[in-house]
Amino acid sequence: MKLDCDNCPVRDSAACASLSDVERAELGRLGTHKSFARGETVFHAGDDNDICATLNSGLLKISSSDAEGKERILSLVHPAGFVGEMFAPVAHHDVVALADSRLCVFSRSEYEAAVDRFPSLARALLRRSSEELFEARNRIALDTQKGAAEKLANLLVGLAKAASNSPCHAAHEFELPMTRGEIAGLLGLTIETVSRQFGKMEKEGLITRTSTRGIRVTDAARLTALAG
Amino acid sequence: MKLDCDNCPVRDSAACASLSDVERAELGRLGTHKSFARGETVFHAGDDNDICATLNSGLLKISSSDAEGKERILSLVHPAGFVGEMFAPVAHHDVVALADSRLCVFSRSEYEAAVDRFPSLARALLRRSSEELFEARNRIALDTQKGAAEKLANLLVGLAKAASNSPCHAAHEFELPMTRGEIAGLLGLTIETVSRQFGKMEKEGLITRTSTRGIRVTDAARLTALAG
DNA sequence: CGTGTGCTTGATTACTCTCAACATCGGTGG
DNA sequence: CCACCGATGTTGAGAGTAATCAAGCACACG
Repeated sequence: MKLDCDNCPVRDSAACASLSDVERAELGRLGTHKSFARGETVFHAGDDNDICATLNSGLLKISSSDAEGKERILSLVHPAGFVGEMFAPVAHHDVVALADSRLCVFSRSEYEAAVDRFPSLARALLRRSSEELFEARNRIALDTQKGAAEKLANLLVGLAKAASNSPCHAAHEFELPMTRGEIAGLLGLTIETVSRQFGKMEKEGLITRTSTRGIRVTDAARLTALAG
Repeated sequence: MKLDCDNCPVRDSAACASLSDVERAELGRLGTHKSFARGETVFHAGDDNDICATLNSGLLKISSSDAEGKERILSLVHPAGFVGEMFAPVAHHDVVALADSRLCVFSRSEYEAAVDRFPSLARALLRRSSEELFEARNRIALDTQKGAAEKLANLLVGLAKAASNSPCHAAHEFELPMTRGEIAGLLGLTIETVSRQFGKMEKEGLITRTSTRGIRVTDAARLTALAG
């Protein structure tokens, strides 16, 4: 399906926001919209790495699986995020839709050519990449300096922020966009530990579970403090 | 001290290798060489983020410290590596020399201008950033899917590779460029656990300790297998 | 020498994983 | 409509790994 940049929900926040109208129109001619239902795979680790995409709406996960098949989620991709490895011949990780999602998809070679043609796009991608690197390193720091409770608190704070429309305010109440297993894979814990931590948080009055996936934050201050 | 790109040891592998001779000469005029002794800080988290640098020789660590002062090493920077955050007003992490090191240092604003002027430099940095991101994510995967022995084995294999001059062959014998405490901070373990894992590895015949810091790999195959 | 830093080793504790049983929800088909 | 089923989530008991606490060792340096 043809791109419609004028009505794009991430028009001002995605990498292509750095382009002029003329440039964006040219880039727009190279891409197509594509939808993925929750659970569908955008691409697999090991696939020929021939697409790049910007997330329009929805939520993606980037994950890897070890030999025993245990999954570790390396990153969540929110709208305006970019997926695809520009410099690798094959994809290193799996990319799967966590929620019904809509993407602008480009062939990697064409996108690469566009990066060379539009320096501001290269700059925007560099910025994005730096931020992702910062995120990844924060996660590393979190992984071992903190225990299960801190990790989960940190995730909830992040999801609460993502759930609200305004970037500065966190949502008071929201739905978890993933299963316990996915949360466990994201935090490097087991399903059971995640479940127990939810129980403990509720008992301690930090949150209320409005349903298995529904979270109401009842003590944002303490939750944030716990998250570090 | 004035740059001497012609005799630069990382002339062909650093980000500036993407530049033409003319361009490199122009960039070279903006930077200076600077040396740091082991333990010296290149910049601190929270500093005004006004320098960028390419590592010429030596070894750096990028680390963060949590509230209780425990350090986590987020990344090692080998020669040809780039340090400095182009898009953050203040530095997020500490950068410290692990070995006596020599850097090409640029003011951030001048380097940023150079990135805009030389598209191939932007591309090279984007590539570097993507690779660092990949490294960081690999570390995330390692962090929880594997135990202490696997993590240490993985580090040793990496250091053995870095210690040899040729990029494909690993050194048979080498010196650890860091203390047990730094290894612990890098792997997210404690000093004691690291020490015990060294002992176990030696007892099992994977390595021999030629000194407290000296490592001889006696069973590279099993060590690599353990590293995953 | 004595001191300090880095390293090792041992005993104990704490946290998370593993294994296992059970509960809940949604959908399907009799 | 209800019974069944699979997937998901909760809860409990026990095992295992690494952290913590606590000495002691080794080497370098004044």
